[in-house]
Amino acid sequence: MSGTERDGRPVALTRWRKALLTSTRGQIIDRLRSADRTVEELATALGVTDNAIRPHVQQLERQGLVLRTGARPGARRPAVTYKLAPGAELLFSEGYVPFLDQLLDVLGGTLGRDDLNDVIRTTGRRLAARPADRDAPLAARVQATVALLKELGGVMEIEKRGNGGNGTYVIHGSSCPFAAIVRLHPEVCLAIESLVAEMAGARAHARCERLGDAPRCHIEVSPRPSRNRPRAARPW
DNA sequence: ATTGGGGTTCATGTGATGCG
DNA sequence: CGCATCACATGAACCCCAAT
Repeated sequence: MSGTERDGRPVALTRWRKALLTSTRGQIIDRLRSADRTVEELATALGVTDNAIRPHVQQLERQGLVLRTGARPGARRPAVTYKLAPGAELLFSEGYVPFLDQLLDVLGGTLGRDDLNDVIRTTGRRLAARPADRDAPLAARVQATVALLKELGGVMEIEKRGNGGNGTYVIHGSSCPFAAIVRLHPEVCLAIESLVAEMAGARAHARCERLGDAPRCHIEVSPRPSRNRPRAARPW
């Protein structure tokens, strides 16, 4: 392993997380992980005034990282309590990538490469939670697919090739939603490919560039000629 | 040296709540 | 109901630090 990454996770991301958590805002988030707290309690815990806490809590609330949970009875007016929003816990998770890395290793050793690839394809199809309307134009289905990929964290653009209704599309991903694990397990690209095929109701062929830190993918999407499920052979 | 941004404190005002 | 107290919001000013 190079000095630029650890467990498939770029060191820059770990540094970014460390910077976040050592800032006042990060410390507020950290305190809210263990229990609901009022502004006053947070101020005491961090050794600052309540007014220093409030702008941060408000910003975190606007960003959806923190939620109001209720009011704690005080001597007079009850104090609002805050808690960490459910999704915010993901900011602290260091475990998903190493876990998935080991899981794929174990599955590969147990099932063999072909069966593992089948599992990955099935997983990709299941991620296509709501397949596009098959009567809709391919362009609309590709748009819906890209919207889902963006929801998963990808940065995607669509390029149209060819003219008329039989044209093909290429989805260019400058940031893969599964980048951290793709660098360790290239076969995960099959999940993206299957997701796109299922979601768009079309034929999909993914080509992944794994040069440098950020994998880029190019997924060619073309009209499906028959009801046969696309299943391209892969060298891995 | 200057500049800009982030973070904090202080002062002040508003609204909610409990008590007499 | 009026007052006192407390939580909260807002704006101005200051400090620190990194970038230029």
